[in-house]
Amino acid sequence: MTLSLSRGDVLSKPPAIFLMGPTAAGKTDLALRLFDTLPCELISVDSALVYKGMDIGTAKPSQELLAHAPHRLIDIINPTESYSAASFCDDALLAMAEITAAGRIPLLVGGTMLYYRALEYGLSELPATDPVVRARLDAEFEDTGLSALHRRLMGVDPLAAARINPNDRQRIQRALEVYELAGVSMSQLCEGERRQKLPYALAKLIVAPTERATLHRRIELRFDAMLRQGFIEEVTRLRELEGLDLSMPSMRAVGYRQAWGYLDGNYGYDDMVSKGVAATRQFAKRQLTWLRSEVGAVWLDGESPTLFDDTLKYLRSELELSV
RNA sequence: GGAGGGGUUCCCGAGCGGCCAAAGGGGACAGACUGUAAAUCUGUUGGCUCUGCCUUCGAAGGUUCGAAUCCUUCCCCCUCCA
Repeated sequence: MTLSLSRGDVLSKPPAIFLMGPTAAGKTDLALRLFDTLPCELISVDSALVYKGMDIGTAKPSQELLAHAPHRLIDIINPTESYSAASFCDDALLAMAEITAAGRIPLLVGGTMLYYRALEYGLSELPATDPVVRARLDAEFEDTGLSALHRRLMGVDPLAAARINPNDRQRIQRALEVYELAGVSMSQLCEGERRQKLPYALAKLIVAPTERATLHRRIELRFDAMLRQGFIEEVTRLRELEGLDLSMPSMRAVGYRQAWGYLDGNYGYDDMVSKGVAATRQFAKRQLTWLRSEVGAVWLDGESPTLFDDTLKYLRSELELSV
């Protein structure tokens, strides 16, 4: 049995749909068709679609499509700003509550699996990131090196130090940051229950091609299409933004990073294309690693001609919709 | 036609008589993941009856106890001279 809901859940909690899948699998198309058929409203679950002005390289739905089928949590910040799983949880919960209050079903669609995970199971009460502390830790890294940072973490949070790989600078710095801001170790803060249990009856859908080769082909075709649509021009424009550089989360997005390196003259056009496509494939593979551990999700073949009908049939029975 | 340089495991590329199934990088595959997550990190990557055996370094011969490494011939590729 793969049913993700019991009758009791449906009766006691409002419904919500998660539409997950790796990049280029066809999530957006399916979401738009569901939007036209079911009484639902869309919420984007995507760490790159939040940025204004990053349209082509993120495969953001067009303005026309967004006008027809509005997505929440798209174009909400500038590429010079940053977002987080925690901000997403806050924003998504609020949006879901509004949608539910209006008598409609939240349909969450996107490929950022950490965001889904955080939303469904909650996050521990940890201090938010602090740019000042982060800058100081960066300086400390430049100064003393990574192994020194890891040794220091061993002193303040031995559990985290044992769990985090000594080469994983990002996580080592985050653990130190948490300790410095909270005065208590991250491991200690993570001990208890997580913050929330999502108060929704979930129907979880995963759209992915059965064959990996199919996904690879789609990724390549889509990257070429982005280039034809003016992706390089888009990145050229972004490079003119005051304060935007390669170290910001927005410019570490797949494709953007490679295009930036090309525009810097670090490698040629063909290299940029193959690097961009490879980075996208690797990203998709990491998404699939998350997806394989999803519990209670139904896998759908994105290439199947009956995808839409199958999905609708499943949702109707799961959510007991009469539409 | 002449003078050089080169063909190495999926790709690039090191090796230049034994310590070589062959460094390193890329790619691929698998995994981890608590406020950067389109991020960050880890492992595997010729085959098998797997503490060993078999096949692999352009091809075929040869030298040697032993060859990716030395010799001969042949086949391709590149640069320069003609």
